[in-house]
Amino acid sequence: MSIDHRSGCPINLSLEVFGDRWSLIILRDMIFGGKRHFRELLNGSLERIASNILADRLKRLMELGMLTRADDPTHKQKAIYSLTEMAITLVPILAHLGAWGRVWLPVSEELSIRAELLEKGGPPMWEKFMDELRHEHLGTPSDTPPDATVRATLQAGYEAVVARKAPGTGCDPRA
Amino acid sequence: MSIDHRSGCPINLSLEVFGDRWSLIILRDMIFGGKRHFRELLNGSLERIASNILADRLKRLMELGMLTRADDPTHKQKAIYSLTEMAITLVPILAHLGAWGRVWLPVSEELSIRAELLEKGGPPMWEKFMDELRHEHLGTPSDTPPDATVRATLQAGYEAVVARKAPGTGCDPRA
DNA sequence: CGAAACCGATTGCATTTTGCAATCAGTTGC
DNA sequence: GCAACTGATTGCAAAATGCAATCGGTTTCG
Repeated sequence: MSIDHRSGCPINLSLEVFGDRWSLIILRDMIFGGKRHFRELLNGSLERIASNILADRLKRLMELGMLTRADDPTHKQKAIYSLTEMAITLVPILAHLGAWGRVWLPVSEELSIRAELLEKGGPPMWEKFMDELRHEHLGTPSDTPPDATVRATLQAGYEAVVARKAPGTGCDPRA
Repeated sequence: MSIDHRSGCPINLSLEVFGDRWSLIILRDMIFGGKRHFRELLNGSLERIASNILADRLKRLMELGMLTRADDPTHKQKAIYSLTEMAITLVPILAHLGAWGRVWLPVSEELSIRAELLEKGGPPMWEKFMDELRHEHLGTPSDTPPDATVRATLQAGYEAVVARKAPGTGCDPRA
């Protein structure tokens, strides 16, 4: 990478990294959905990414330093993708993006509850979430119990909305 | 517009709006560069957008409700593009995007000074800047003197860096 | 052992988007 | 009257995207 940039403007360079329709979707699913494997990303997202595009973007994001890839010890063919610090620090941007979209675009209620909680939590919650991601993806120590994580909080909020909208079904349509 | 969205996720919908290589560049030039006319946007940006792409994006951003177009009373052919509130509230996202790019990407010093100042100013500065944009583009009242605007502050910072890097030339290469 | 499911991709191909240069018709300033 | 400028438009090649089928290998389960 790092060839022929259009300009040295920070906003332009950021767009050159994830100014397309899929890169941030993949990172969103890894950050908020906890997805780590190719198949999880392929089948898990609502937007139905094609497998060749997913492969291309994973490769590209690795070249850009946003992801790393490691072998899964439990399965000789499985690969585990991890976020780098570079990708983890996108959390505030994703939080703002979600907050903006929630105001101006036709979001669905159950999918925007996470954005709402993350917006209300503000920078302290984002910091806590980034620490959790560092623990998950970079192996840094953490003292947060697994049931008090930000991701669990967001997930609980999501399930509460789903339960309220379709009471009694008890189903959990997360991917 | 507002047809066949990939999903109701706020982040996905935001990407459907400006998840391409040019839309945010145009908005950046309008917000930070004060560009209002087609030719200013065409010739002013460092990234050299093509005229057909610019025309397409302006049309698209109008359809999405991010821009409005008005006739310029001083020139029968001239059009003035204005930001809507929807676009003005992108300021925090652009600030974060600039801050992130400044940390992780090979930005040039003179082009990143604005991002640095905007980051250091924090949300209060962003609010002030959005108020100035509302005054400029929406005609709302404002009590900020023209020489104390956020844009003037950012521009002064930029010129200070340029002057320091090429002392004595006195040139002003802004577009 | 053997079939089925699953693993991360890859291939081929049609469609869409982009990038680039040339050009348009009308307006303005000199 | 003429050159410069206005917001675009057109034609065309190249690249990106979307989609379905498929690949060689691994694991699971009966």
